[in-house]
Amino acid sequence: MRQVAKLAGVGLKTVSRVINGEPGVTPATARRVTDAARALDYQPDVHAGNLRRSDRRTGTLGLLISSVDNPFAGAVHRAVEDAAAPRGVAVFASSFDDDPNREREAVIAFLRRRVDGLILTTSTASQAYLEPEVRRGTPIVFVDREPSGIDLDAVVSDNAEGAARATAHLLARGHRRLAYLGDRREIQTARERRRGFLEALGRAGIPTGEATVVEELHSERGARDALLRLLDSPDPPTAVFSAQNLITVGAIRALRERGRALDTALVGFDDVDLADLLEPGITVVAQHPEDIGRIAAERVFARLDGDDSPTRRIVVGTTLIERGSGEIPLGSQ
Amino acid sequence: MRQVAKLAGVGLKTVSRVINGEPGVTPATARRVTDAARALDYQPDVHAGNLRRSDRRTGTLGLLISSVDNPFAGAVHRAVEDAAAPRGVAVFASSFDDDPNREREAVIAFLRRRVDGLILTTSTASQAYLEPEVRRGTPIVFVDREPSGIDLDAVVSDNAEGAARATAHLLARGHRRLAYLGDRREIQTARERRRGFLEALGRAGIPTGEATVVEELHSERGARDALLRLLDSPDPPTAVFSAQNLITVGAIRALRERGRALDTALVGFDDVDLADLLEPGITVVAQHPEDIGRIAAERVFARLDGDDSPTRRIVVGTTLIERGSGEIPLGSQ
DNA sequence: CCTTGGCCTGACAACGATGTCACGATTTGA
DNA sequence: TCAAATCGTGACATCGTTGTCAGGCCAAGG
Repeated sequence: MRQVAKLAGVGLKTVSRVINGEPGVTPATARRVTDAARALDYQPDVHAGNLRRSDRRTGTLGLLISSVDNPFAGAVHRAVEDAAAPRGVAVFASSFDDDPNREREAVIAFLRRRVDGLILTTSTASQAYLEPEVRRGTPIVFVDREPSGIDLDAVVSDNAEGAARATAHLLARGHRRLAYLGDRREIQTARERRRGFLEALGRAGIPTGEATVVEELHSERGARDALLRLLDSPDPPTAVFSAQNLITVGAIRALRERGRALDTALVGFDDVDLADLLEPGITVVAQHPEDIGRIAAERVFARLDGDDSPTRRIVVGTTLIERGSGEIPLGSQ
Repeated sequence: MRQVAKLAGVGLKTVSRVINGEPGVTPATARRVTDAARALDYQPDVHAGNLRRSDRRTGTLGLLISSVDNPFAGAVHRAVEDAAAPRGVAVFASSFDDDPNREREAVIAFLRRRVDGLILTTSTASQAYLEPEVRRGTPIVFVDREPSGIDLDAVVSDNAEGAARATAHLLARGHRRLAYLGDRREIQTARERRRGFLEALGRAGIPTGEATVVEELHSERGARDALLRLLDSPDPPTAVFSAQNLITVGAIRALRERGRALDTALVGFDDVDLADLLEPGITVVAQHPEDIGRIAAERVFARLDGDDSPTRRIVVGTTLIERGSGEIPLGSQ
């Protein structure tokens, strides 16, 4: 900037004025400055500016998701980016693989970089550690999973309701021996989906004992192995509810391996790519990650713009997509 | 920081020393400082530090990919992140949907934030606009597509070779009437894949006229429509090479719709999720985005560490995965 | 012709940190 | 016991930018 000022033969402040489009500069002077800036390929340093500027905004957002390499998280990320880009806000995305320690490290890294706001998927038991940052005024919005130990905005899918709908869908086809394949219990959404499953059973008057609940699954492989064991048991399930993406894929593999894909009903939570091209098509409870990401970002920006209304828990509905696998009736075996 | 210094009853510099673990501070003093820092929930401002520090590193990387919501790009992103995280480097990812204007805007935004290095997928005709930044010493590595108009490091798949292999694979099953479904010609990889396809035909002594080349496809829908038209023509292809992810999926849909999935051979470029669970399984030339991302990030860090060897074009091989669709022989129709 | 009031412009301090250097206290060695 | 060396510490300038403010210039008005 000093070089630009010297080349244009003006003071530093005038360069600053021209760069930022502030009024009160003669067109001729402005012209000299822009020419000099172009000649030197000058790019202003936003960090130095932010340091001095009064609003102390860095124009960055921290986004914590399970992994950037994951369709659900990718869709959330894209939606956040699309909401942020028009405001000139850049997004730091961090994958933390649902590891509570990496969550805390990532959040600290975000804070040291003075992000203007945080959009977090959490896997810690309590997020009370964010308290000081909240007091400092940083907007924080949770996505996918609700916070605990602290009162903050959240944008989540209706997990229990979606799971209940999926379960009722299977029960309506006459199934009674259901299997629930779920993720690690420390994950809040996994607990919610399990609750929805059990409540649906309860409403149908089916004793919980008739259902098999397998939890702590977190890989395609693990899910496949778990379902293989169930299928090989003396009293295999006639319908399966797989409560997560990877688990659904693992379940499909297990059913295929035992040749049971056409006679065992399956509904998955969260949509899966190409699910409609499989035979049978996979019926799923689809979430709407684009909506979740967009709403979360809007919430952060609203808070930054001064919205200090009470924290809200925004629930995004799910959509049951019938593709065949979920409509297989009891008695096809 | 001033508050911490005051609370601990020490000078600013001593706080700085303790925070950065510099030697020469009495344990007792250090203790007072850390206590004060904890009591005030002090987090140092990395930007202010970087401003003064001699190496001028911000600990950030700019990553430009077609979209964060895209499996190939997501895998690259994850690999870059995994290479960057251990060094305390955070990644800005930008989606630009292959739009040259958004590419330039995103790069400028990265530069204003003083990223330490850039990893770019490009869709501009020439990247000469990066010249000034290169002179300034910022390491830039291209991924997926090679640069033109400027000499810089690049990490790419062996597009022509992979495409040729896929084509030869189809020819070996007796097919002669092949269709090539490709992306927009302004994309370098699309041109390379087309070249590989045509060269394989040439080597087999097949007149180019026998093949149908459809380009400028960039959506699943467009690919499907294009293949539907070919299938409905008087002389439909007996084998299809789809040169990109979405195009492959569109092609599968078209084949299904005309009931030709089991008698028309198909090989896709770039792997597709669940491809092995379809009937038939989809044979693909798989790329290795994790390797591409990792190598690109390592290259950037090597440059930052002072490696000034000549620029290199690193080619990551592809893998032909046979799953059924590509092994359908001529005469199944 | 001299004020007065706008309009441009630049000097200067400040943002939050770190590199440099000098100072006083302590330890070491003669 | 005293000089020299060592050690811990803080004052100060500085990084690149912007907010504040004062000053110079010119046109309008008395």
